[in-house]
Order: sequence, then structure tokens, then C-alpha cells
Amino acid sequence: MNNVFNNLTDSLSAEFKNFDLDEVVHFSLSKLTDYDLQINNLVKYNKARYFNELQENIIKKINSSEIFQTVDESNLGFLNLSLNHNFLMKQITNTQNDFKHNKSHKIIFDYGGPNIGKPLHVGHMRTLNIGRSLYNIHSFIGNEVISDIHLGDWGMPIAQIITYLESKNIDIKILDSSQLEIIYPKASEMYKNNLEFRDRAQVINKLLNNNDKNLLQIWESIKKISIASLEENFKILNHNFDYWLGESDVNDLIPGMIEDLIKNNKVVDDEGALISVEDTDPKILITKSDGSYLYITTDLATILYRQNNIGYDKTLYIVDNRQSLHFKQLFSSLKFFNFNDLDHEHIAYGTLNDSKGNPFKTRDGGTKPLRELFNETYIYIEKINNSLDHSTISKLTNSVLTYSDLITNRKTDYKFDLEKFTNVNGKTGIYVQYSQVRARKLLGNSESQNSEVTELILNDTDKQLLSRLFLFGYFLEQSASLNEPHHLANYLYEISNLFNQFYENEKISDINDPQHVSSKLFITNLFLTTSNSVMSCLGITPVDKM
RNA sequence: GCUCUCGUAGCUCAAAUGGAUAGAGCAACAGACUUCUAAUCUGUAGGUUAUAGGUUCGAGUCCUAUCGAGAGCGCCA
Repeated sequence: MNNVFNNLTDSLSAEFKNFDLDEVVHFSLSKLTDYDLQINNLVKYNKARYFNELQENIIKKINSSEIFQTVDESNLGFLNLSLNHNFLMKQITNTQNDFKHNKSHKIIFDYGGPNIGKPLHVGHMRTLNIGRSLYNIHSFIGNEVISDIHLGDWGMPIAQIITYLESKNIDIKILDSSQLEIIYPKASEMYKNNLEFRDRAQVINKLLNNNDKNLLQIWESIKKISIASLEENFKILNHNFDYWLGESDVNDLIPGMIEDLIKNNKVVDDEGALISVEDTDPKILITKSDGSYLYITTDLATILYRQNNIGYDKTLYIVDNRQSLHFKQLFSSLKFFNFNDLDHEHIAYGTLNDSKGNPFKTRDGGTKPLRELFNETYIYIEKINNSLDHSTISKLTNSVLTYSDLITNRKTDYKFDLEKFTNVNGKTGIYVQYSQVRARKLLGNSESQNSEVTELILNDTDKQLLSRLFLFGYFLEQSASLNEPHHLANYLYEISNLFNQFYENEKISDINDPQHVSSKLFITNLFLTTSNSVMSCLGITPVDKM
């Protein structure tokens, strides 16, 4: 919540303390339509002797704060509150300034995770959208944020590609990214079906681990081509990363790490492989029997790298649901191995499917490149309104791809339905963009009349919108503390919808009283600011016109 | 076989830390445009929260069982 509210809840918690009750007071949205917020902490004490006295003290404190206009008490102990608009209009701006807090945390966002040699495909969309949004949200509330793409640039997949190039006698220098990208599926299939190929790939993998000069050169070329292609895609999709660290960057740390684990009796030999001695079921495999490394080996080394070179309070791994066992093992291992005592959290999300609930595929059954989904969406929007310029359609396309993803709780699987998500009505990226364009235009038209607001003149529609705008902090906090952007995405729809009602309800150009006009413009302005703040938290760029 | 996640309106989803009468959006039906952009707004209808028990002042939310769906389960990442 905004600091205005937080100061009050702190002092209300203190009231409970006076009666020896350990209650952290917090607001919920009111269930009663005439009120904005409610406090439920009192309910469980409604049979206590001191109930009336406690409730009275609480109400007294609330009244002295001026934040609320009315307080409605029920004999059950629910307190319903309606916001004091004329007071809050001077307190709340819904910009970043409202949410700065003292104890900032340094958080690493580990997301994206593309592999070199493979195209960015629809499977990457959710980690990119959720990762970017959480990064922006935490940045907005004043945390120190660092994103790391966690590039898959090492291990068997790379060895497979190189083996393929070798077997077909292809010179890497003449390849571009699109040619490179069709090689991986072929190499992967040969690895599965061709024993000779498989043996050679494993040899190459080992040689790479031993820094074979020739192979490293080929590897570097592959990496260079891939990164250029990724950067091009990210430019279109509006993604940025602070660090482009890959698995290869931590490779050198692994031998020493393993040595220490052996020395400290944290791992033991098991048919040539190393397993953790931690009592878990299943047992945690740290290295393979041929001595080569696994997913968890590099992830552990990455943690060492980050704690030594970057430093952090918390790391969020924005990765698919299906990898929850891996993260359970990773987090448990890093404690068991005494690496550090910092926070690590797996921000899991469900699978993205097509509109029928099936895995996203291209027409010929391959994995669908993200770029292709972007293009299809772009064309669809262009058909609806072909008078828009390229940059605007691109922004709208990204809005659709982002908003449709974030409107759903990240934990569940979701279906991407192009027709539904480009609809102008409903909870779509298009609708929220349209609403803020309307507001922008309105303010542009009325610029000359914009004067200082001293007192708000509000009808019911105005009040509803304004109340919701003042509650931005409530939804921001919910999204930030649960790392769930959908609370803010839904909030953006709510305020957009309320703004459209406000817009249709009373024409500003028909109002003569300058006080009344300023009041309307104040609300419009606050809506626009709020909409922009939420969009920035979600990773959506507002368009100027549409 | 073992472990985890989930089951809410015809469809897609909300309801954070247990709180009052479970909310939205689509689709359906009925309305409002010589417009501050109708790419909008208004209204109607739609529910035994999978089922059966339990915990308590109070359960969609916590516990147990059953049914159903999905995912994962040491040498891929």
C-alpha cells in the first residue's frame, strides 16, 4: 500500500498490542458496495469483554487520520471504510515516489533461458513476460533489480550441433541464424537414433569441457550468431537483460566446487556418478558417471558465481512448473552444502497452449517460433485498423502478447486465443490501450482549461473511479509480495473500464463550471498516470493513438 | 508404483495471508451513436465452488477420503 495507508495500519496494530493481541492489521477490499476497504482483524474478538473498547479505540484512531470519510462498524466486528477523496487527492500520485521504502532488497531475476542454436519459441513467452513484469514491479517499489538471461550455451545440445556440422562438413562461418536454427532439431534426432553420432557427440562434449581450442572457436561462432538473433528478437519484443551470463561462464567454477563437496563429505560416488549424501527421495545426482555435468551442477555453480561476483538478497527463478522438483533439489542442496542462507524462490508458471488447449505447434508440427506468433498477431491487428503506423501496431501487438499472458494467474496453464485477445471489448491489451488513448486525447483537448483543483466535485461514477485509483497500492503490493502480476493486470482492466464509464457518463466539454471541469480533469489525469504506472509494471508500452 | 499441482457460470478466468450475499470477461439476448474516438457504454440471464465427511464463531481457501485432469520421478535441460 501507499505509505499513507501503511502508517495507519501500523498504528492500528499497536492498538491491538495494548490488549496483548498480536495482530498485523491490513486492509481488504470491502464487500459492501458503498465502501472501499474493510478491516477484518476485529472479528475474532467480538465475544471478548474488551471488544467494544478495542473497536472504539480503533475507530478513534482511524478518524484522526483523515484518510477515511466514514467508518461503518458492525456488531460482528467488521469495519467498513470509505475513502476521503478530498484528503487523498493531495497524498496520492500513483507514481514511483509514492512507493519508495527504506529497506530495499537486491533481487536477481533469472528468466528467459534461451538456448543458443535454437530459435526463441512460444515456450519462452511466459518466462519473458512474467520475468520482465516482476522485474519492473520490484524496481517500481524501490528494490534493486538485476536480470540475468541464464543463456543455455553449454553442454550436450551444443555438442550435438557441432557434431552435426562436423559430420556434414559444414563451415559455421557461412551460416546465418535461420540456417543454424534448423540444424538443432536434426542434430537432436540423430543423437537419439544414431549410435555413432551419439558417441561422437559425447566425445565432443568432453573435449569442449577440456577447452579444446578448435571446438571453442566453432562454439564461439555459434554463440555469436545466436546472440545476434536473440537481440534482434528482443528488440522487437521489447526485452532487455542486465546480464547475459551463460552456463559456460560458470563452467570453470565446477571442478573446484566438486572438489570441495567431496572433501567435505557432502557427495559420494555411486557407480561413477556423484550423488548428494543428503537424505532425500529421490537421491540428488550431482554429476554423471562419465564425470560430466548436469542441470543442477551448473545451477549450483551459478549460485556461487552470483554470490561472489554480483551479490544479492534474493533470487527469483521464473521457470516452468514442470521443473519444480529440480528447484526443490537445488534449494535444498545449496543449504545442505552450506553455500549461503539467502532467499531463493521458484516462480513457477503453467504451460502456454493454443486456443484448443493443445501444445503450440507450427503447421508442420515443429515448435512455433515466438516471432511467428508476433507476426500473426501483428497482421491480425493491422486488419482491424490499417490506418495505424508500424510502430503503433508493434506496440499493440506486444500489448496483446503481454497482457493476455499476465491477466491469468501464472500458476495455471492457459490457452492463447488470438481472436479473443485482440478483441476490443473485454480484458485485452487493446482495451486498456484504447482507454488510456481516450484519456490522453481528452487532456490534450482541455490543456488550456487545466487549472488548480481545490475541491473535487464528484458524482457516483467519479467516486468509483477515483476510489479505485487511490487503491493502486493495494494491488501493487499484492502482485509484489506474491510475485503474481495478474493482480495488477486485472486492476488495469478495472480502472480502464471505470474510466470508460466516467467518460461516457458526463461530457467534460458540456460542463460550464470551471471548478467542475478541473475536478474532472484531475481524475482523468490521475487515471492516465496510474494506467501508465501499471503498464510500466506489466511491461506494456502505451501508444499515443489508435 | 511414488510425489506434486489442479477441479469455481456454457467457455476463459478472479476471489493473497480463513471473513459478511462467490465476482469479472467472452459468448447469448435486449437497448444507447448528426460522438470530448461507439475500438465505447447500459441492462437481462447464467452457481449445491467435482463428491462425501471433518476442523471453528465463520471454509472456494485448512485436514481426510473418493472420483476426475495434468505434470514430474539420478546420468536431457
